[in-house]
Amino acid sequence: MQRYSDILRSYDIKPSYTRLLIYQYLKQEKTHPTADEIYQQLLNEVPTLSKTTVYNTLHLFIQKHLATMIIMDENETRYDLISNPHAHFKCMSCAKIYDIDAEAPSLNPELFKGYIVNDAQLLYRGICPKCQS
Amino acid sequence: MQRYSDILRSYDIKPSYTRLLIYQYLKQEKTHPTADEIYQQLLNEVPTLSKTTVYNTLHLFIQKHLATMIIMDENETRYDLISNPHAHFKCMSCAKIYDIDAEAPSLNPELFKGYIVNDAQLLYRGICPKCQS
DNA sequence: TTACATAAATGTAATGATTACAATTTTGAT
DNA sequence: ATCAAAATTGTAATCATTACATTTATGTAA
Ligand SMILES: [Mn+2]
Ligand SMILES: [Mn+2]
Ligand SMILES: [Zn+2]
Ligand SMILES: [Zn+2]
Repeated sequence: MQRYSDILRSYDIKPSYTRLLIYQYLKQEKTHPTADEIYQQLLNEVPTLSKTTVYNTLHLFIQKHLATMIIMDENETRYDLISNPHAHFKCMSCAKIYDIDAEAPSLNPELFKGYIVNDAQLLYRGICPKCQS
Repeated sequence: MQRYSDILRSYDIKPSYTRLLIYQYLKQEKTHPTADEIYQQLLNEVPTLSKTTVYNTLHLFIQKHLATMIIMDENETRYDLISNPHAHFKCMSCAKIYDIDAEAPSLNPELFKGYIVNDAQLLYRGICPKCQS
């Protein structure tokens, strides 16, 4: 937990209790949760938690480049800590999102001539192994 | 227009007037419009048009694999006709979405062992050439 | 400790894109 | 002209997210 505080501080985020909990949740459960899933889970530990706080914290994490949004479906924004570049696979059957060890193709300077690229996302959809049988 | 009818029919879509208009709009303006943008534009030609019809039609196009959704931001679903695979670049300044002639990396059978992949999307964000000066 | 300014968290109401659904209109065959 | 099916429409509901005002916690100076 002390280590988590230091990580938050290194991103210029004051490590309040709620922020530590949300960071810890994203770090340990690698499930790309929605804001509501985070809220429902942490409600067990912090019964006074407000959903607005969850949103505020996630937006702060994003602004400080600690987290990122994964938007694969309407009205289902998911959140992921920023780490080494990886792709996402969403199973259309169980709705789970898997990490895939693939990277967006290195930017061909010809194609991106004149563009400034800040972010790249690589998304796949289909059926996961567990949902086949 | 006759040609457009035939295209719709080849996708098992009865070419009603509204459907032709929406198809034509997607085909000619290559702007990746939102449902509301389509609605507002076509309202000039069909004053009785209903937004529900726009949604119905877009969902039909998607179901028949004639169109696809591009979801790059919350509450801003955009639509694109399916054509040769290409990537999308969204300018964070002018919000325009550009087509980029890049393709999602061919699926490494090792990484996708056991997965069935139906769809791949490659998304970039940044600043477009016009918005730099 | 107390006072006070600032930051963090909360609760409630508003927003707005999308959907549900029932009603109406159009289409096309008989 | 009749009638069933398909297409379109209008309105209300849904629900994730945001706005905003209020309350609570934190930290520092007197
Ligand atoms: Mn991930
Ligand atoms: Mn496109
Ligand atoms: Zn699955
Ligand atoms: Zn631009």
